[in-house]
Amino acid sequence: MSRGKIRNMEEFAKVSGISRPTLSKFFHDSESVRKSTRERIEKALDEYDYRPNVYAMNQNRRTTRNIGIVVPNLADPFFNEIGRTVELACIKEGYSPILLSSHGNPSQESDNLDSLRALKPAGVLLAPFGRASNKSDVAKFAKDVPLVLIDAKIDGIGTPYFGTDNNQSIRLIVEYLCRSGSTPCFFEMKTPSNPNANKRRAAYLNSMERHGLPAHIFQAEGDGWDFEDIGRSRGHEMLAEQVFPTNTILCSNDRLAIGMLSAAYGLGLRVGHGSGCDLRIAGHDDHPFSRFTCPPLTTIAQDYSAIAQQAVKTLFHAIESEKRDTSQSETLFEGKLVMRSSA
Amino acid sequence: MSRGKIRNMEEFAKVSGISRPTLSKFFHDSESVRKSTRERIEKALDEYDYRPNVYAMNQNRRTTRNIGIVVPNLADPFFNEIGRTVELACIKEGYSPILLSSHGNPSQESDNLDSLRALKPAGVLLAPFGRASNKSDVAKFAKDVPLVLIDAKIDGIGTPYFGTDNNQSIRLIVEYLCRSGSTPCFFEMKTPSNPNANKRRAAYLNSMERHGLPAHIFQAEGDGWDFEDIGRSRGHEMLAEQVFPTNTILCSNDRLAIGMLSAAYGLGLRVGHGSGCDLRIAGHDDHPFSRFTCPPLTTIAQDYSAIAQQAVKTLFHAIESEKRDTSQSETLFEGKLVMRSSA
DNA sequence: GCAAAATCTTTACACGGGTAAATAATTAAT
DNA sequence: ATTAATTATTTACCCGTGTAAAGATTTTGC
Repeated sequence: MSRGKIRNMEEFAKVSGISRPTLSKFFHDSESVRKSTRERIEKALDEYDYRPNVYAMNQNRRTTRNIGIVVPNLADPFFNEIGRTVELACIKEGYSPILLSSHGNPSQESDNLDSLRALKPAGVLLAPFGRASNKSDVAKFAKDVPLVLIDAKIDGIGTPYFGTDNNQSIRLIVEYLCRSGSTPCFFEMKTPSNPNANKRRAAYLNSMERHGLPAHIFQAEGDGWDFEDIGRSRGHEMLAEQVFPTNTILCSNDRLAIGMLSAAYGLGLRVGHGSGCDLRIAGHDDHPFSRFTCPPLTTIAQDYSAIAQQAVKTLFHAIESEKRDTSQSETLFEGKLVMRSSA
Repeated sequence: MSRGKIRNMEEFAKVSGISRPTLSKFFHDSESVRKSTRERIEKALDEYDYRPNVYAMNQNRRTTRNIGIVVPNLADPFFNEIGRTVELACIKEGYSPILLSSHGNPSQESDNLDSLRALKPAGVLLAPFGRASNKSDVAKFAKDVPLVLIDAKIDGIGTPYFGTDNNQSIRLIVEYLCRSGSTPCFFEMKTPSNPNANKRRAAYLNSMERHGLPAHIFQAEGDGWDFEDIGRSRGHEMLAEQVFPTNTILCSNDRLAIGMLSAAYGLGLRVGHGSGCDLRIAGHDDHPFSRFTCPPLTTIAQDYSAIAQQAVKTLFHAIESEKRDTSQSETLFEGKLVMRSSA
C-alpha cells in the first residue's frame, strides 16, 4: 500500500533506490533491466503506488504503445464484434487499443484518423467504408502511420488487407440453397455503403452462371445504416407484389435479412426450410442476432478471430520492423455455412 | 495549405507573429483573446497547419478536456445507444469523450476507471453494473474525479444519478397489459446483473397489488450477458411445461423477451395481441431490435436523450464549479409505452 | 581471480507547452 | 487628447519524462 504519495519518477527513484534513467527503461520495457533490479523496482511499486505520467511519457517518445482501431459503425453488432476482437488481440500484445466508431459517416472516418494522428499511434487498424471512404485521406494517413485494413479494402492504397472471401462464401451458400430447395434470388441495397456488397453480388452472378441457372437480383432503394428498416419496407413491397420468381431469397447481409423476415411476418408468410413454408430467407455475416430471429437465420459465419489475429499480427510486424508494408497484400478467410431453419 | 512544417508552438509563434503565451491562451479557449488577434491566428492556422501537441498540453494542465464514458457492455445495443448519445452530448460541449466498455465484467469496470485516471479526465460518466460494481473502487474514484452515474445507481456513493423511473414504466405497461388482455406474469433472471431488474420486479409486485391481482414471478437461472440465450432456453422449458398461469408474459428487459419470442416460435406458439394468438410477450427498454422481431415487441422506451443531456449538463456544471457534488441526487425520467403487436 | 561485458548511476540537456510577472501596446472611456 | 482598462509581449521558470554520454559498479566467462 502507498505510504505517502509519489509525485514523479524522481521521487520514486529516491524511495526505491533506483536511478531515474533505469526506471525510465523499466517502464518502457520491464525486461530491459536486470532481474535483480526489476524485482527491486516491483517491490517498491507495491509499497508506493506510482505510475508514470502518460502524457509526459508520450511527449518525447517517437512511437507510443497506442493502437488505433476505427470501424464504420459500432452500433452495428457486426463491427462491434470485429472491434472487440481486434481490441483483445491488441491488449494481448501489450498495446493500448483506442476504439473509434465513424458512426456511419465517412467524413467522420477522416476525422477519426485525424484525431488518432494527434495520439501518435504505433499503428492503426481500419475497417473502412470502402468506396465511400475518403481515399486520399486514408492514403495520406498510411504514409505516416503503419496501417492495416480489415473487412473492406480500398483499392490503390498500399496496405495489407484481411477479410472474408465473399466469393467463396456466397458460392457456398448458393450451392447449399440450390441443393436444398429452389434457386435463390439475391436481395441487396441499390447503393451499398460497403464494398463487400459488390463482391457478393458478383459472386452470386458467378455462382448462378456456373450452375447454368438464371440470376435474379433485386435492389432496395435507401440510404444510411438502417438496413433492417430498408429490408423490411422494400421487402414488404416486393413480397406483396410477388416480384420474386422463386421462393428463396439470399440477402446480401443479415441485417437486410432480418428486415425481410419482419416483412414476411407482416404479410403472414411462413418462412422456413420445411414443408408448408412459403419462403426461404438466408443472410450473410452471422449477426449476433440471427440465432434468435423467428425462424433462426441460415447464414454465413465470418471467421472474425482469424481475421483479427492475422491483421494484428501483420500490423505489429510492420511496427517492429519499422518498414511500411506497401505491398497491398490481400488475405482472405473462408466463411462457414450456418444452417438454421430459415432456409 | 502548409508551407513548411511547424514543429511546435514556438515556431508557429514566429511565423504567425503572435507570442507563444497568447497562442497558448488561444488554444485553451479561442474566445479568450481579442477578436483581431483571433483572426490573425486563424489565418495563420489556415496557412501553416499546426496543432498543439496533445501530450505536452495535457501534461501540466490541471484538468484536460477529456470526458470518460464507461458502460457495462458496448455489445449490448442498449448501452451502445446510451454511450453514443452521451458521447454526442460531450462533443457538443467541446469536450473529448473517451468511450470504454467493461465487456460485461465488473473488474474491467474498475480497470477502466483506473485507465481513465491516467488520462486526468475532467469528469466521468459511468453506467455501472450496480451491485456487481466494485463499490469502493467507484467511491474512491468519485473522490478524485467528478462523476455522474447513469442508468444504474450505486447506493451509498455521493454522486448524481440519472435514469429511468422503473416504477412508473412498469406500472404503465402492467396497466396496459391488464386492460388489453389477461394479467401479466413477470419473467426475469434469477441473479440479474443490473439493479434495475430488482426495481422492476418490485414495481411489478407493487402494481399487481394495487390492482388486487395475483403476482406470478418466474426466474431464469443463468449467468453472463447472453440474455437472449437464457431467455430462450429457460423460456422454452417454462413454456413447454406450461408453468405460466396466464397467457401474458412481461419480461424484465427486451433481450429476455427476444429470447422468449424465439422460444415461443420454436414451440409453434403464436405470439401476439390479436385473437387466435396463444401468448402475449412484452419487454422493457425498446431495444433497437425490438421493432424487427416477429412479432414486433411491445415494450417501454427509455428517454435516452433526456437522460444523456441532463447527466452531461450536471457533470459539466460540477466540473466548472470545481465542486464535488456529493448530494447523491437522483433524477428519474418517465418511460413511454410502445405498443406493437406482440402484446 | 581477472578481464570483458553488461548494467547501473550521474549529469545534463531536450521535449512542447502552461503560466506568472513585469512591461509594452492597444482599445475604450471620459 | 488624455487617462484608465484591456490585452499582448517578453522573460523566465515549471511540468514529468526521454535519452545520450561518461564513469562506476556488478555480473559473466574463462
